[in-house]
Amino acid sequence: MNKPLVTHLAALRALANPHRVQIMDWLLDPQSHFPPQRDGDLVLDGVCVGFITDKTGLSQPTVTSHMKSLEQAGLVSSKKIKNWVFYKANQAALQQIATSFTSASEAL
Amino acid sequence: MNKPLVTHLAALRALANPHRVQIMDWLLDPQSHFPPQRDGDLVLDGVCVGFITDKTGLSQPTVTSHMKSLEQAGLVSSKKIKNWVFYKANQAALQQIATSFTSASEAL
DNA sequence: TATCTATATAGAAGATTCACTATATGAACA
DNA sequence: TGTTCATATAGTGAATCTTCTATATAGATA
Repeated sequence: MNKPLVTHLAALRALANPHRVQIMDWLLDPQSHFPPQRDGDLVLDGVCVGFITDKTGLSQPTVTSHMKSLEQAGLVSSKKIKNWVFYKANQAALQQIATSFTSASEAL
Repeated sequence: MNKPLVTHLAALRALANPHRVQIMDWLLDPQSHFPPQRDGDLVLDGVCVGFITDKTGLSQPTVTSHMKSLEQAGLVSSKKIKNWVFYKANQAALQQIATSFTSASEAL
């Protein structure tokens, strides 16, 4: 149904920040970017806030805030296990964005 | 090659604004959104700043500023004819973004 | 030449974003 | 029960963004 780019404004805004878009890239291939986790699988469950905090060098509250932005935009989902919150990329959302950019690039 | 999303940060930032992303959608199908032009073809040359200004309801300097953002991000190109500046969507740039989102959506 | 037209530039006010520190919450465990 | 660990919330200051008005520039035209 060829959705216009403006449909994805919330996601575009979430990705318009160097830390957040970098985090998305990391979450898309977590095994290459994070150490193994004990209480949750990197791929199946996602990556915990602490690991992302370490890798960005930002403070923990700042990372929590960025992750909420990404989640509200539908780009990631979260799962709470014990004390941890694991974040995982939402590939369906990325696919919808991809579709819109593809049809945009094919416009006559 | 499979470029990460962070590669497109400049474009994502340019599109992270409701007016700019709306303008992009309009420029992708100019004939559906703008009246015919006398001194430049809507499709071949692009759309002049004045038409975009009218359609957004923003002031002319604000639109000029938005168009410069889009151009610096590589999302549009401009052509000056007489007194007008015509802006046209850069579909090659959109295609590269589409490719990155597609491979992101296919990450394992 | 003088004027008109389309766009660009300058400058400033208000809103939003981004990051921090300090602190709270809530679950697990000694 | 009390402590520890991981994350959330509150609050704040600095930077950036968005928009405006006023004005400048440059090309076309009378």
